[in-house]
Amino acid sequence: MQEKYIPKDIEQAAQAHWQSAQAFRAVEDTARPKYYCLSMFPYPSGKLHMGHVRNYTIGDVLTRHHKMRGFNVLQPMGWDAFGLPAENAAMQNKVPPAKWTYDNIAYMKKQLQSLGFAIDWSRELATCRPEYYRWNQWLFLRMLEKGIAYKKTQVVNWDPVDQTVLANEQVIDGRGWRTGAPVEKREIPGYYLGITQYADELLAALDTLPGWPERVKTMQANWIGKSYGVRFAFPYELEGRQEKLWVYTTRADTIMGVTFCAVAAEHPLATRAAQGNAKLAAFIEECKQGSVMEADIATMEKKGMPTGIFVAHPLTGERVEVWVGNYVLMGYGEGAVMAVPAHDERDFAFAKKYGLAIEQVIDVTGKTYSLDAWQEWYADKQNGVCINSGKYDGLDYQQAIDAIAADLKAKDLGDQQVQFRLRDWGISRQRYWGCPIPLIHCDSCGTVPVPDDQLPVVLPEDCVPDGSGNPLLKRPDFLNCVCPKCGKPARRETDTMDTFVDSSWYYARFASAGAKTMVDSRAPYWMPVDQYIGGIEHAILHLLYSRFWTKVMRTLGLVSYDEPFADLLTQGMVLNHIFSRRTDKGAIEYFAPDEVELVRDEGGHVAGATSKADGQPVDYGGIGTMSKSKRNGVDPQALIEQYGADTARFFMMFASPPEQTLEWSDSGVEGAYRFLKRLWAFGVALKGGVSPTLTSAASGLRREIHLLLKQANYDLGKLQFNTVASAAMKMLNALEKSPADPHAREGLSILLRVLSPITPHICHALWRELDFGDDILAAPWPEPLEAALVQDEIELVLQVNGKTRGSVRVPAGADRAAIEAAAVASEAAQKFMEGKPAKKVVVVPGRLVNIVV
RNA sequence: GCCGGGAUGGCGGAAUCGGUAGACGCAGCGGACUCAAAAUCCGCCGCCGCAAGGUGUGAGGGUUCGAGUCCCUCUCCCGGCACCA
Repeated sequence: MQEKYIPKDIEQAAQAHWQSAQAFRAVEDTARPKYYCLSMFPYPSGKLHMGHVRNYTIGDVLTRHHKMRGFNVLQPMGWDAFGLPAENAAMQNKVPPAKWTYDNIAYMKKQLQSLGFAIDWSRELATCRPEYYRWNQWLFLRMLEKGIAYKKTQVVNWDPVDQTVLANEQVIDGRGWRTGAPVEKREIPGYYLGITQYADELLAALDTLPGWPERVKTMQANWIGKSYGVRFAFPYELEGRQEKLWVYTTRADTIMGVTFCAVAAEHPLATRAAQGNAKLAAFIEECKQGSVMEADIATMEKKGMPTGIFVAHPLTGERVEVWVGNYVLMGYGEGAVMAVPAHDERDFAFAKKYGLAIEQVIDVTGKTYSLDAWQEWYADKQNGVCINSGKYDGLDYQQAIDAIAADLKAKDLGDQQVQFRLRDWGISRQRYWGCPIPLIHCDSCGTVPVPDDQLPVVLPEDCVPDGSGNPLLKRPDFLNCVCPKCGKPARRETDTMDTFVDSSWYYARFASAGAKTMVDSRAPYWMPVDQYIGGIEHAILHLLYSRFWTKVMRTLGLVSYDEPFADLLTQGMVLNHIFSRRTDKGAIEYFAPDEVELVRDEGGHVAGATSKADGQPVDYGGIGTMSKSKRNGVDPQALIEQYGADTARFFMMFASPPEQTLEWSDSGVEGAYRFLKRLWAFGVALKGGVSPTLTSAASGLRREIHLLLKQANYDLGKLQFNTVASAAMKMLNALEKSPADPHAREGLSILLRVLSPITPHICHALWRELDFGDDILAAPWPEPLEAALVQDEIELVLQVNGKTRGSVRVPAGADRAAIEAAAVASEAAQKFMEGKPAKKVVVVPGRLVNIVV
């Protein structure tokens, strides 16, 4: 046995063992309970970052723990391989995106393997491979047949110089990122998926996911944004035509208080009114300019201008003026609102500013209005009844809405309607490196779907985009084809699919890897994913799209489950310290944490930092996410080379609970390494034989180890891995104190098994070196023995008037009276009772006794 | 503004059902080994106090024999959504 802990040797040997034993290959076996553990697959950007290491270590701990518990475990890995970064890299390096992507995959796969993850590599997939994306295309065609996929025009960012469509992140300050040319808005046709058809189910089914974090569920619920209201119209006559101004409201009970209407600047009525009204046209332009993205939009002043157009109140027929308001959004509802200043805060502010009428129509406990300032109760719908509302007087919120909606319906001017914030999902991208949309354009037949037997439509992998337009347009071999309907020459669709499509069903493909259909009979065995792990940044889009995709597959009869992910863990980000300095020219210069020296005061508190290069002070910028620009990233590869994978894994698990952010600490990594060195040294010592004279046999070691084991098992159930790591450290501390205890070997065997999911390599090596067995993965997970936990005498905390004053030892079987007597008689109790009699004695069995005087 | 989550030593973080607050680790201090350094090992380590003791989990109040944990009010921080009609 090697005297010194040499991680590199140990880790290579362990990994070779797992490889030759095919230890992580998952085979369907209905006789055993299954556990499908999945971490979000990475985008192959070049190399792993710390966020990946954390994500996959969490998944691996769960995987190995369940394996040792006897579950049939699947932990696969793949690559989210289509996307824009590959095209950017291609332009820079003049290399096809495919080559860049495949090279990155090869390198990152090696990195993952060097971390010793228990991955079934036989199920590896990359979304850019035709055998994967053909099923994107196949399912898209099924959606087209079902009316779930459809075509409509969409507005895109157009770079007039490069003649190309830009993604939102490629537009910087309204200009193309490459050309600097002002970006134009263009309307082009695109394909949409009808996620709104599933809006109700996507919302309701959130309640069937108890294993999801509350905040993810609220984020999705907000995103779906269901509201109940009434859609109705104000009729009007313009240029001799009868027309209707449609609005949506959740407060139809206040309809009798309408004093004006407001429309968005982009509303057709606003556009029409602006013709021949230069002032209004200028105002509309100003509204469109407004910084729609900024957060200060909330404090933006309410502004408006009358259009001069009047509409009729649908119930009273009164004339109501239409205004253009900068607080009305074209993208929500009808782009127009009824305004009830008395019962809506924004309408109130607007009406006050422009001197418009305010009419109270809801009464709350007889309060009366003042126009001085907005009061909360003006908008109270729970406790109000209608007043000044004619036949609706006295009705409460729901009664009024029902009555008013019925009257509107009778006049054919509206009805109750449920409204969602959620929009259909536009999936067309005018990009090269993505899954081709399987359609053919024929001059005589129009748009024709590619027949199933001609799938997949294969994307050529040798294109090098140059930034000017879609390179597929310059590829006659891709572009030219034959119309499947009439056989005449036709042209292939060059748009590709949003990459969120690729990641919406990969988990199901892992469960039927290599199948000749989209999914096969193995999928029902593994699905749904038991534990999904990934970053909170995917809380809405990826997770919502995956849930939608699952429901579509179920509608098509491909799967029978409703939800793809039973439990979800969102791991926290990895943070590090930021150091910077302002240069003479005023620019900010960042320093990597290993380039600065911390300056401490006498108490050890960090007082500042200096540059190692020039000794001059640098500014401490707090902690933030690891990023290239701030130079505070830590390269996992360097860490593995210096300390080994086990140290990296241990530190990641120990430093913080999985859901919380993790602060990087070089000395914390050192501490993890120190622990593993001590563990190895203890293994060496125990193997060499320990002199029994060192310590007495009755050290209490066994009880201590089993207590810690109980704790560790409890924490594993809570996914609180930091305290599992801590329990392992405590076990080693105890073992080191009593190496000659007759139960030291048993203790070490427990420690190794508890620790092995976190640091599998060193535990694998020690397990074999100390002849516990051939493979620790095959060892049963340890359970605490009740027999090891019992004790003859127990120590109870002694309190007097609720304050801790010491402790009393009593026999384990002592009854209440005996405990009370022992407690009152104790020296500490007598001292603090000051001769007064005990008024009451509280005994908490096994824990404490409290004497009240 | 609304929704969700937080606030515990110099730092990361423990504390399962309301029962010894600060486990474990980092940093720091003292010591051993060494010519010396690194590594390693031993001890100390919330705050005030020589000590006895007091005090202490964002602030204030409450329930309780007993509150970091439960209830009420407030402050601040993080995340999400947001002129959503």
